[in-house]
Amino acid sequence: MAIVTGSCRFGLWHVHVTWQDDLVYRVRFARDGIDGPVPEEILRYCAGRPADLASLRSIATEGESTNARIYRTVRAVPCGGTVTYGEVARVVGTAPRAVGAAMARNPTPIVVPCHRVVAKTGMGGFSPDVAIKEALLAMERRGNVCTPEKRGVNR
DNA sequence: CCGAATGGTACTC
DNA sequence: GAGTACCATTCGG
Repeated sequence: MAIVTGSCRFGLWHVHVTWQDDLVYRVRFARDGIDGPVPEEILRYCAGRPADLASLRSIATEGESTNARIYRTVRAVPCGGTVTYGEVARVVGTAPRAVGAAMARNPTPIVVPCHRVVAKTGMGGFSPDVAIKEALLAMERRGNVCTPEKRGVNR
């Protein structure tokens, strides 16, 4: 299986994904869509249906670089929850600003849920548009997309 | 509220 | 490779 690229819709945006099997190389938001396949879990997530993003791997979390540790820490944040840049920094042993910079250059948003990392004083940023971050968080707070396993107890 | 400290990365020579 | 300019922060004065 070769590396492929495709896109799916999320609200007003299109999510472009470059991937192979369960390994995601690149995710980016764009205004236009392209033809091609997208991992099943990302399709479900973008559609607001239950999705298990943890079953996907990201190249961003490979290796022992500081950034890889930052991305792994962010990936551990539960669906619907948030942490601050400073909290992530303290876990990894780096500076809050380094976390912000790592998020800004996150090669695989969604798979590495960088939208769950917020500033201590407010929302923080997101590229290309902070509205995407707000929409993702709002969607997760609704609870429909969050992985089923931990939700069974609640209802 | 303004300004400095802070760790890393991308980009230039 | 070294040097430098960014960066989606934070905390103190």
